[in-house]
Amino acid sequence: MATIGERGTGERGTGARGNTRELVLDAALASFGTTGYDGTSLDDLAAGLGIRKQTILYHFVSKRRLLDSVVDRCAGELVKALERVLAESRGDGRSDWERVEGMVREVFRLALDQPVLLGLLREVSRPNSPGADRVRTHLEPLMARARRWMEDEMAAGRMRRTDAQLLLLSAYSTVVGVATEIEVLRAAGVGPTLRPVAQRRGELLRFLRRSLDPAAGS
Amino acid sequence: MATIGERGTGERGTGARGNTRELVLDAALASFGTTGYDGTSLDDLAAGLGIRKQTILYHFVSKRRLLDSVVDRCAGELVKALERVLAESRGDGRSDWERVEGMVREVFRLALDQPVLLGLLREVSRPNSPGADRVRTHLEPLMARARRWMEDEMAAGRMRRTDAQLLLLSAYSTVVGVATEIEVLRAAGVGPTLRPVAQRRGELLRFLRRSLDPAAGS
DNA sequence: CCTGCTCTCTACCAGATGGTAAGGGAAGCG
DNA sequence: CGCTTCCCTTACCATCTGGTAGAGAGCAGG
Repeated sequence: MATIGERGTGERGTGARGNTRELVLDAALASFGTTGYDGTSLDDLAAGLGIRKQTILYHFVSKRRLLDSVVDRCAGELVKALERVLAESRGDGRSDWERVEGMVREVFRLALDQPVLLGLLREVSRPNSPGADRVRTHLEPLMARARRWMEDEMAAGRMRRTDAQLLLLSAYSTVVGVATEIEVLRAAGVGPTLRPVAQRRGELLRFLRRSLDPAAGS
Repeated sequence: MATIGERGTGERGTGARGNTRELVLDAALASFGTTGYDGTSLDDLAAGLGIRKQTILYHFVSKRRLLDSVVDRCAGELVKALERVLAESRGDGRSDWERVEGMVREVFRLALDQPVLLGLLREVSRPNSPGADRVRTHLEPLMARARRWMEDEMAAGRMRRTDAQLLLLSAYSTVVGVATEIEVLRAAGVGPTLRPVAQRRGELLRFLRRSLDPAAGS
């Protein structure tokens, strides 16, 4: 457990000046993702970091805003990663389908790198969850953009016709579903979970290909 | 909102003698499934039913045991439903595969009939969730039985060889995944969700068939 | 009538929770 | 040096939490 400064040495004030915020965000992400929002207490969170709850509140004002900040940071990372993949494959001679595949692979790579992200996503996509709105405002522009792009490609005949909205949501919930799958497997004592996750990825890619790639059979 | 007895009429004591327990279980199932265990307060739960928290505690002793009771009832229903399907198809000239398909369909039917069940399942299959143990003790015999049966059938050559444990867990997490999918779709304002759920069912059945049915191609 | 059982209530509590108020040490700056 | 700003602290609080204690209403049986 990473702590800030050294407790009990009489040292005070400046601990690890400047990165307390980030450390709190890390710990909060982990706690929200595993114990849930309601199950996370600011006191425990602070204790785990060797600081006081009021320090957290100093940086984030309220528990609710802390959750928002965590969501913001994660969404930011996601968007940045996707932008990167998109930029790398742009202009390149790749087909639409190959670019879609690249994005899917990137998302799965991110999820496997940082399983806590999936935990948060799962927690936050619960009905009535605080932060659900926040996630939506982050994801909506992404979704809208993808939908517009797909619809353009369909109109141009480079992509098979289908319901873009439903397809995107289906892909999204597949990813969220991976979160539960990992937890189920770990609960059953099976792990590491690379193979089943790769299988889900394969299913999703096949499904997308069937729906989108005009060169794919049926 | 169903209330017990009539509040404020001076009436007291016997309200709807005998079924308070069941009403509390219903409300608790809904609340645990949507708001989560930590997010559910006994006071709110009681208020929603027009009774006092102490009445709930009289019947269930503690919040924790209330959750256990909810889980017990749901698991009981599930087991009963599966037993029924199994009994109906026994002796009948059905192949193994057809019986498996019947069970899958029954589970999906149950889940669509009572979406709250999925909510609970989702809540309770979270790591560190109280009640996770309870679910496991209910599901483990079912799983073990299915695994033994599958292994017998495989040995007899009536079923394609595969990892029974992993296959069962995969099927299980697909069902849990449906819970998240429904929530995601509702959050996005899409609904009713019959079509995507049916699609997941189709995917699961295809996957199972590919893995199990010796008469299926590849 | 009395007794005992079942069920629900009022009254109360200790502990945890998120949040407010205010102070103090360190560093930058004039 | 004094002043301000940043960061983190101690002290405190109102509220909500799950849970305990005990009383009272209704009913059944002797």
